[in-house]
Amino acid sequence: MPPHLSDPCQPVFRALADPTRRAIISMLSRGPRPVGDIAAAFEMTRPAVAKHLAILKEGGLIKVDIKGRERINRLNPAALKSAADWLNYFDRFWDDRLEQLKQAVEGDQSS
Amino acid sequence: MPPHLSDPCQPVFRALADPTRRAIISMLSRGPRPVGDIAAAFEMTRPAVAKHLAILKEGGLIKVDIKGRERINRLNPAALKSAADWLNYFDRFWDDRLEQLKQAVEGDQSS
DNA sequence: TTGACATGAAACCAAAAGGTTTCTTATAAA
DNA sequence: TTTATAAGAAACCTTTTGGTTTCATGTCAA
Repeated sequence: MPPHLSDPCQPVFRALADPTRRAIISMLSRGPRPVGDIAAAFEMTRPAVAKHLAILKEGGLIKVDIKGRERINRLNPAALKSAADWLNYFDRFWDDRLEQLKQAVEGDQSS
Repeated sequence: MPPHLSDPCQPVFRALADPTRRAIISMLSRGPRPVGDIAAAFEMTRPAVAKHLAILKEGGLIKVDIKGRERINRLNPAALKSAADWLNYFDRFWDDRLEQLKQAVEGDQSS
């Protein structure tokens, strides 16, 4: 793959690609939780969930507070912004197209 | 909790996960192009690009206009909306948290 | 019709992804 | 101190992903 594409939001989009990870994001948006609690809510083992959490950490999407023997995983929603910005650029583009279409339909355009 | 089923934006997030596919989206936002033209802009073979286009089609992100022996790939930015909506929900959540923090810092509430 | 061109399709491959089990370590609690 | 609990880490397995090469098909142009 082209290595010249060093893309800052790549780790974020990568993290978002898996439905389990998006579900974890949803869950953590309702409050921080240790790994064991998260794993209990999914039909997979704790190490599997821990791997998903590691990928989410790589994207900066979660932060960890060590509290005794527990690792409390806390959502960092700000990290979603790079991906949201990327997408919203195209939403604006889409809106522009819509605006052009509207103007065309309303008639009297020059081209 | 774990029903990964009925996740309408999964094909979209899947398509967005690859940097080449995001670059293709960017390119097509500047105008529709046949597969060969797109492949010429990347350091990979045409069949590889065709596979990426297939995944983008699965997410509804591009549409194809058949024109003689050419397949003109056209961006459908509206399909990005489901992913953008998902992300923007958390941006709002992030804003809410920020608002709470601001209010807390400004002081004088009792809890 | 013949040939060139744009593309689809299939077979194949290496690496990454997503999962498991097993083992170790650190802390809490008895 | 002993035992139970929470989690990290390593080894391993299977499927998916991202790429290739090769070949077949349909269409434009001489």
